[in-house]
Amino acid sequence: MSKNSSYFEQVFEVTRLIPYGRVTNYGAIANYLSLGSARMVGWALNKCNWNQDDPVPAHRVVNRKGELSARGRFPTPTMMQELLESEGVEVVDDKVKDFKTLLWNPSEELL
DNA sequence: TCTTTGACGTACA
DNA sequence: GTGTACGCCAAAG
Repeated sequence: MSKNSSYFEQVFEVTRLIPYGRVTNYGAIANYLSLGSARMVGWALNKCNWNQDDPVPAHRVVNRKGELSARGRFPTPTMMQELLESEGVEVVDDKVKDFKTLLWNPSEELL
């Protein structure tokens, strides 16, 4: 968070804090940043692809069901799943396996 | 300025 | 479990 105040800047920072091999959902980030809506998180992350200078592990952010709803926003639809599997996250049918276990809640685990 | 849209979430029938 | 409705707030047209 540092000194940036923009919605997407804050979302970027929290997203970068997601531990390796873990995932989170939009609601958790929205709640942690008090953005008021998970849509703002998605809207902000939509620009993460443009910002290549500051890599954001947006592939670790999924919806509440653990589905890879963002795969369509990546350069290639399979890229998101490949990245997750590359980190040891099992993906089945475009959904994160054991999502509940891998879920990373910033408000609780970040402290 | 108003309307539509969006990587979502919750509530309810 | 499924479908519909609404909230949420900012950007783009």
